[in-house]
Amino acid sequence: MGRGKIVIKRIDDSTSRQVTFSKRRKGLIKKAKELAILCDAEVGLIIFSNTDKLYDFASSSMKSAIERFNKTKMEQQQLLNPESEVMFWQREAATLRQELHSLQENHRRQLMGEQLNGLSVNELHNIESTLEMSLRGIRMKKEQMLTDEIKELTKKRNLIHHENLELSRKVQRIHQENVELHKKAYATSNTNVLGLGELEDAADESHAQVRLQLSQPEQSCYDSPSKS
Amino acid sequence: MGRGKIVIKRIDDSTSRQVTFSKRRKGLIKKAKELAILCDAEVGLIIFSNTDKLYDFASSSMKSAIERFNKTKMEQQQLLNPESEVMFWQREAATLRQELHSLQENHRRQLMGEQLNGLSVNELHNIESTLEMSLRGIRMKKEQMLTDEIKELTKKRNLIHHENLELSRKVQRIHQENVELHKKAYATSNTNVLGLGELEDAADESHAQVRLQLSQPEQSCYDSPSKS
DNA sequence: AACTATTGATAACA
DNA sequence: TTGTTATCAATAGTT
Repeated sequence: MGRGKIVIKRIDDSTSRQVTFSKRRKGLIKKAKELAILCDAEVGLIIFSNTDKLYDFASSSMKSAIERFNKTKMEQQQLLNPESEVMFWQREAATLRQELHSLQENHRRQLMGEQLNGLSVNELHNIESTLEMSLRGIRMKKEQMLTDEIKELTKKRNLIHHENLELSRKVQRIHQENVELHKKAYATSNTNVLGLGELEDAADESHAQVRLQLSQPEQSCYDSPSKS
Repeated sequence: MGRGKIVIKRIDDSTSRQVTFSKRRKGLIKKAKELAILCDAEVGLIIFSNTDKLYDFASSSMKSAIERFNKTKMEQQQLLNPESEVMFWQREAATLRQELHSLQENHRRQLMGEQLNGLSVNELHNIESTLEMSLRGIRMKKEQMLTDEIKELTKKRNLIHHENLELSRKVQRIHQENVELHKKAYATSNTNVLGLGELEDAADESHAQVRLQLSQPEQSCYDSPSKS
């Protein structure tokens, strides 16, 4: 369709080739468009010039055309060779697994850099253990202090109790002595009327002592009782 | 280029459309081939008929054409809008992250079904919290008991101390009285030298009484002391 | 780029 | 579908 016939072969002259490329490319795209419109077809056309320039046409979108192409080609392959399907999916799975692995690794590193949340469970566990240990140490110290205090108090209590007993004994002795002396005193001279009052006082004292006995200190739960 | 001119518009007659599709498709592919050969171009042509039948041509291979197309298009986008590159990668990252998340979720669930190790960090945390809470409860109870005991001991100690003071005062008074009586007694008759021995006997008696006091029933550790 | 002689493509028909 | 052919569109070579 020109002044003369041509053989379909690479045009050697660069200029001619460029011109022909322009003209035929335009025509090709025009015809592609026409086909798409006239025949309600989906058409995708990709053209790279020998100077790497891209020209393309797509009736809907190239993405759609390419995806539809891939899908159709895959189905064709499956129909043609059913057992290659397994191998295909095996390859696909391997690829995805590897991809996933690198993504996980990447993600983990990102989080590590970004925040504490990114620490692995193991790392968190280690931190937790450390904290737990120091906490345990503090609690032990605290409890030790409490039991020490109790021991100390118990010791003091026993000491005071002992002192108390000694005092009681003394009171008894002195009281006894007192009674003896009373006897002696009244055996010789019976003019003392105040003795009654003093005896009542003594009764009061013993009463007070009984009260004291009731309020005798108890032994600590953690102390062994002192044997007398 | 036919017996008559036509307008470029979808052909309504199905048969005509099919015929036209066949002829024009053949022509388009022929011209695509010619362009590729004549002009040393890489051409990829994808055609889907309205009956979903695929016809394609590629001067080298469709894979190559598509990859080259994608690469070129991406580079063009980057050159046209450098900041869209960021957005592109942001979108890519978001997509991958979501994908990763769902994969991790899946993995987690798998492990859940398999073993205890598979419990999520959250679930482990919940269990841990529960255990921690009961442990804390126990520890609080224990500490409360210890501090209560200390309080009780302190109170009793103070009480005993107070009683001790009272006893000391009484001892003083009785002793004083004793001295007075002594004076009185020796003022009338001065023959009693055995006073000392009697006093020792009295001490023995008081000792017996002390034993009794020691065997007084004790109060429970957690009972409040009887107030006098 | 524009022109145009010529070839190639194809619409209508068989 | 395929083939024929009259006609139109594309384009090679020229300017």
